[in-house]
Amino acid sequence: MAVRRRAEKMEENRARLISAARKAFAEKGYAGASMDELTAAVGLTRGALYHNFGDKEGLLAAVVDQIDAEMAARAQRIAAAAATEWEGLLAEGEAYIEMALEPEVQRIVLLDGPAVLGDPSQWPSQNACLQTTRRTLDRLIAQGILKPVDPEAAAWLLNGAALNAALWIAASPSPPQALPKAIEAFRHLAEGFRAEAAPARPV
Amino acid sequence: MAVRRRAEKMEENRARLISAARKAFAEKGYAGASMDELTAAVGLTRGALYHNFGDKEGLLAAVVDQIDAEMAARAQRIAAAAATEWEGLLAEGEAYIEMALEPEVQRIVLLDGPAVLGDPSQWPSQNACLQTTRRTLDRLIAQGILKPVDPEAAAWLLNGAALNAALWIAASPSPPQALPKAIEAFRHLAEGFRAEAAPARPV
DNA sequence: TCAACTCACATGCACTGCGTATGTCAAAAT
DNA sequence: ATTTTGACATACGCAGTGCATGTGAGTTGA
Repeated sequence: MAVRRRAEKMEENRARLISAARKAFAEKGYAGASMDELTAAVGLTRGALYHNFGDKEGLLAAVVDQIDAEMAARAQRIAAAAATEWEGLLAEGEAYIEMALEPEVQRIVLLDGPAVLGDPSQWPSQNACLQTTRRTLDRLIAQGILKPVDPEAAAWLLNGAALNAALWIAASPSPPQALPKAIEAFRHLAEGFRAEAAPARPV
Repeated sequence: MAVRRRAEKMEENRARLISAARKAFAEKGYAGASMDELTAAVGLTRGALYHNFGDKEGLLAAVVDQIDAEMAARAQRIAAAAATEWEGLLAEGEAYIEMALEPEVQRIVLLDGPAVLGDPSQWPSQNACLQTTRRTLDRLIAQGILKPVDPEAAAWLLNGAALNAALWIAASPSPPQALPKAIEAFRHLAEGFRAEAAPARPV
């Protein structure tokens, strides 16, 4: 047990670098984060970084991948806990809005990620969040609960709306008051996807 | 007329720098654009740039401001030409989707802009696009055509959905096929904001 | 009309930061 | 035990930003 395999140590170093990067990128932004500082913070040098991730961009990709996976897992749990699949979709969207309020998510995944790595759908991670939403939509459309829209397009629109809602909330003078407004508006929007005879009683 | 005032020349140089920046930022991205190259392309040096715009970020802000104003003006014209205010709102959203397909808009306003300048609502320009959408929503809500949602939140959600739709289209394997799907999904979504007894006939 | 001044812009420099080429040393392989 | 591998450190080159300083055309006042 005192024996440390090379592979073990390397994996731990990767994890430490990613962890440090999450903090640095969140606090100073991608461009403002220095690789020297970042690596030194965990007792390494840039050598380790370029060996493990290729370049600065590769490190960001790994960080985004990790956060994205965490978000998708959380959203999926929340959606699964809902009473109906339809409520699950709404809950999922609300969960994204709330998660996107965390500075780490907002700065890294919403702002710097797309700017540096380009379009999320082409990220190596394939964007777990979008996949999750898409599968939910697939099921709801198959059951006739939603109108037969293109599920991929719908997933993008919904996620885009949710994430932009978070940006609006974060920038608003009073986020705690803005959050419920955004969620209410989101529920109305989503209602637009529902198949014809939805009960029109207020949300 | 052959007399060139200093102020005239300076304004022209500002315009030339902004124009060159639009091209450079669109082609190479904000980070990849060199201020030396950019200024040399219009026969100036970095001195002119820092004198006029303060820093690289200031130049980007000026560029974003200009493009944003152009987009808002165009969207407003399109919305005004629609038969009804409701159709105007839809046309406005579709116009944003189409405009966001242009590389210049996508790269500069949607990707680099938010990442570098931070949240759009705090840009000096105050984001003319959002203001335009917001005013349209204000009118529609006042007329009872839309549900009484928070107009600011709704504007953000709609614009966010439209702009993300554009990112999806641009990344899709066949943009010409994706565009109508995105527009159809957008119309359905917007329907969710409509006051209760909307005619449920297909869009 | 001419001198003094202003200011838009150019020039040179200092600093920071990325990426790469090369070195090193412990762990695995034979 | 020797060789080899590979994870990481070190040193360097290069590019880019921003500032401090220079300069000359255009403007102003007498």
